Amino acid sequence: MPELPDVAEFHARFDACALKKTVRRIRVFDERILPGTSPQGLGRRLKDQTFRESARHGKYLFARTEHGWLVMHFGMTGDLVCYGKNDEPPDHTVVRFDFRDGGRLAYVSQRKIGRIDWASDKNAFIRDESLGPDMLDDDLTSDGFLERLSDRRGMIKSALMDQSVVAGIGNIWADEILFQTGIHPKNKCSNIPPDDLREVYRVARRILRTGSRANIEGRPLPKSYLGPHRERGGECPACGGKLSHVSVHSRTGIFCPACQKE
DNA sequence: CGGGCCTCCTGGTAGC
DNA sequence: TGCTACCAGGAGGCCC
Repeated sequence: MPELPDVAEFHARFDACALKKTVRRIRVFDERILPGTSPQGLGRRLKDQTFRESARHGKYLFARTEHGWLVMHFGMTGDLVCYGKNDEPPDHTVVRFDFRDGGRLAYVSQRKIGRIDWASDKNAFIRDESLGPDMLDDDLTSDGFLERLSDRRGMIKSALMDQSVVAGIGNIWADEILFQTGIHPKNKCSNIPPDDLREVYRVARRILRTGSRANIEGRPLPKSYLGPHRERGGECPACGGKLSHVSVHSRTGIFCPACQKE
């Protein structure tokens, strides 16, 4: 599930139920989610610590205590769920954070592809992981976006999904961005006119904001979006034609062959 | 560098 | 009903 708009939703949920709260203890139900640390190590770092600040960068969520940063990545099936100490824990809870006030936060991952880690410095972590700027970063300008795509020789969809180019876009939202800009996913970056790439920048930022807001407020996406029409046999919300599949970056993409010419 | 494929996992579902 | 193959909103590693 988790691309930028989903992680933005988790971010809001984290703030509502974990920010400014003090950890009483954590429970880890599957260590494979902690490749860089251990349940004991993470527990020691978090016990009796208060989450002072949170941040999202691309598909990563960060939370700071006095000692450093908790790092969460959600893979394909991750989720963050708030609940109370008397509530049933959600299925597939991998890590549980218990707070002093009785509240609980569950990091949920059905397929356990995803990770929780620890970093002494958020920006160093972003640098070490070679993450590009967040697609919604205030400092990312249209010129900056063009600059990052300028030396790309491959397909536009691959570039958008490459977290070292810009962070936050995955398969679903790359399809959405290309649909709304009328660009075929297999088009080469180098064949797309700069003005069209500026349009990609504008559209991407607009729809990622819209998607984030819709998720946070629990509203569906606009019906004019490709997203709600992804299911098999779906029809293009713009022209009513049949949507097609295309494999790029080893992922199944959806596009409208009439609206997005190669 | 870029593309394609495999891998880590688990579970839902289409198809027989 | 039961079984299997395949797929899935991520991403690193490997080969060509």
